[in-house]
Amino acid sequence: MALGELERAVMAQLWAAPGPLTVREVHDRLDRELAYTTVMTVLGRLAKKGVVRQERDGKAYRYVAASTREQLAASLMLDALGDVGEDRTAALVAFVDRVGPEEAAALRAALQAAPAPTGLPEVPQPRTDGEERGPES
Amino acid sequence: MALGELERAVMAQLWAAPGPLTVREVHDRLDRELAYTTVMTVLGRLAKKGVVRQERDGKAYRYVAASTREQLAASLMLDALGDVGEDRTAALVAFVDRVGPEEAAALRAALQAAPAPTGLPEVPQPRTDGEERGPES
DNA sequence: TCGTATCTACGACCAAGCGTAGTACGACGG
DNA sequence: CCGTCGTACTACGCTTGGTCGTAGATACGA
Repeated sequence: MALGELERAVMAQLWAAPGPLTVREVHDRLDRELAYTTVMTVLGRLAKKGVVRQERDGKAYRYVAASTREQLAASLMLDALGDVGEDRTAALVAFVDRVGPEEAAALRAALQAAPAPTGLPEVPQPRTDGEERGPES
Repeated sequence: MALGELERAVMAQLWAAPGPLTVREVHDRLDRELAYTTVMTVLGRLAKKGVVRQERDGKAYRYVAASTREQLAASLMLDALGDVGEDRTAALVAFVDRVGPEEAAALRAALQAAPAPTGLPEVPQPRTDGEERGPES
């Protein structure tokens, strides 16, 4: 269920905005010469796919992304992982082999927090550090 | 560059086979009632995409997967990772949050082998795996 | 009330990709 | 010479994504 080019551009605007946007707002923010209805159609399709939600606001709709950019990316990756083949672990090994050191570090950090390795009880790790979702280099 | 349903089925046969297959062999192994030419077309398209290679064998061609199943899955995952958004590390965190414990274990194991964490000198780690660094498309 | 601006709903068109297959044509073995 | 096998080329229907146009509802100012 990958997104098209325009769809991604629209999502980028929704993600960049602090709150729900109307069709007009999205249309204005996109730096393309598009018909108003084009943006509306795209937003409608995204809504049908479930990646955006539409909330009524008087006459108009306001559109908001249903999940964060990162969650969507993760879902897409899961899709890719499941699509080709049954040996997920082997695919993950190949994947790790390809990501850069920075990504590897991110994976390491993420793995430290969540799932308990074999047999160990789940220790509710209090996040003592200030790991902010900061901009990386 | 995701594969379609039939394309995936064909790839499954190529991956399952010990060596290159002819169109006829692929056609026979597929448990579908397909025209010979259908399989040929699909193989041709896969070749054009670069996911299979065709090697001449007298009059006929033999087809072989250009990369392993796992490598393809990894590539697709990388695509998904890059497609949506620039903050790759955050996306990876979200990804790790979603995979099961088994996958997490695989990731952990894979991370142990590969890239040296920040600042550490490069230790020529003995390659315990048999992974070939095959260049894909 | 009339005209205008805004929205949404719905349909349409085109290009590309995939599944499916038919036809044309060259090479080979009787 | 003829049928068989294999490739090349073409085609058609379907789905998806990009792009709009038009129609209907509604609100607002003259």
